[in-house]
Amino acid sequence: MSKVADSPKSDLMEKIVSLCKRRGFIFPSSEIYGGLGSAWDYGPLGAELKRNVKSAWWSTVVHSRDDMVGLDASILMHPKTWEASGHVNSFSDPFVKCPSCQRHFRLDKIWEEIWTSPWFISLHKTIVGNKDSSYLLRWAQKEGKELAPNLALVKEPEVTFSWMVDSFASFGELNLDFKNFIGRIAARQSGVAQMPCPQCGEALPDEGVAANLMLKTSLGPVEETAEKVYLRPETAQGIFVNFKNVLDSTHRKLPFGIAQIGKAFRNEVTTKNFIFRMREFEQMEIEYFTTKQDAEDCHRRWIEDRLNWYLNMGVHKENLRVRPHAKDELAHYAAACTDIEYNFPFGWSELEGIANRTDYDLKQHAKFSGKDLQYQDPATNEKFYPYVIEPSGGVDRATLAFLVDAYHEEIVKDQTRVVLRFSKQLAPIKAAVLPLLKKNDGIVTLAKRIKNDLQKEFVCVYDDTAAIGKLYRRQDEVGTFYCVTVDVQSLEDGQVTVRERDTMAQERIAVEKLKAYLKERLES
RNA sequence: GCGGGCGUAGUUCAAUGGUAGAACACCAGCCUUCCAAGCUGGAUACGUGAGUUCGAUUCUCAUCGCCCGCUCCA
Repeated sequence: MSKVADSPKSDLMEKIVSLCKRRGFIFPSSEIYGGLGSAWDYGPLGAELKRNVKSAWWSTVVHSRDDMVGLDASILMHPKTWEASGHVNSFSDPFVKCPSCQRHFRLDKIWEEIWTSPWFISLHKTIVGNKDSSYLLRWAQKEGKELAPNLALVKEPEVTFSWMVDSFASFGELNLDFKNFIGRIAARQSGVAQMPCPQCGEALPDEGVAANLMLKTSLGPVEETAEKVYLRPETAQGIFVNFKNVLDSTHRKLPFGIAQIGKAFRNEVTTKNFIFRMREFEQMEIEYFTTKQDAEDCHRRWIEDRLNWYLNMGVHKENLRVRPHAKDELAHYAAACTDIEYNFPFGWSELEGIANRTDYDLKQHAKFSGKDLQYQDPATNEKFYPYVIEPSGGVDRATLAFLVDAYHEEIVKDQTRVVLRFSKQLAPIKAAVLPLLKKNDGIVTLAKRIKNDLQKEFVCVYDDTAAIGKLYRRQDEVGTFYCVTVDVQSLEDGQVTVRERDTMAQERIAVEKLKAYLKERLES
């Protein structure tokens, strides 16, 4: 793979990426053509692992609860959905491209870019340095402006620039580039020029290119006449538009929730960290409908529930934390949001966000569709829009966290043993059947028979292509829970050796009791 | 998309303007048989495309991909 970064933990990530490729967990997408950025394929073991993640989630949030139902909405939705949800407007960031230096900037962040650019900081220092800082203070006072500790008017950059222009007029010894900048900014403020590029000062175009983060496609084979639709950027809207259908068909009373697992697509500016951020990814989402009064409590309960789920999946407690969002990082739809974060090798990052979406989405869809999407309380006949608590997790991120958390290296007899300590639920292979001698037809036949029998109950493999020690290590490396070894003795006494992954403890078990024995252990 | 770094076997790494090596892994045979044993043999790589050159894996350019940062978020 690629060269290492300087981050101290990055070699762990490299090891995991290598292991994933070598043992068939995760491959780069379309690798024979050089790969496709940000897309990864799950190999045979990865597919099993990911399935296990999803089914564990589904079983926890749907099957084990009385207040939840499942849903599987389509990826393609009516274009109006995304106007109603606010994604068409809020999910796009207008970019401008500097014609001179080719850099891209977000239109809404240009001032900030200028503000934090090295040239500005340097210019500011020069002016403040040349001028007595008390001059600035007096000026600020006179104008009724508040100064930040670095003597800049952080909240009102345009005002600071006015001051700079003023101030600049009184001593003309700054270097030419700075004059150029100041000139442009002054011109901009009097409305006769474009915004300057924060990097090079060249005039930027007035209009930004709307860089919408949704992926588009067209519905219908003839592109010109086809309808343009989006690939959903979140699965949530599939739930909201079906709110009434679910209500009518299942006669639910508040509070209740709808759960869904499915693919979503986002044209992220950057993708990185293996399967952590991809443009095509899978979400596990719940929209839990409750009253406005209950919303805050409900939010808390879900944070607790979701955290416990990750713990139940075997994730180490010290690698998980809960982090409430600051107001300014909230998505356009959320009143509050709390992240469950995992301590990835590349740092603490979000696994799942639990948001309070208020009644925003249902109201919006009611407005755009003209349909009444209110809930009617059967007792009071009161009609209202429920509040929504949304625990929304990434399947791929969870899978990655489970992989990272399971990864262990141990020294056994001076050799390094790599063990993926997946929980029983998540382990892609539950048991491997290994013949001690592959030249002995009796042993091989019995081993294959055992494998055929076991595979009716759980995912099993048979392997006879190496010496027993190596076979064990191979299974450890992919997290197989039990190894069943058939030897000469087995042919006589009908017993096999069962070896457990984590303890490496061995036990002799009669063949006819084997399935029940493993089943009991794996489900405990 | 921008800036920086990097692309050699399945993996981790070498070397080289003229035949690309190793270790581990893999396959076959012999031997061994409960924690990565041994011997013998084998298959497998210069991301892609152009250019410079008698000749490019090596130099140049483009492109694709990966990593780091900006950014974004499940």
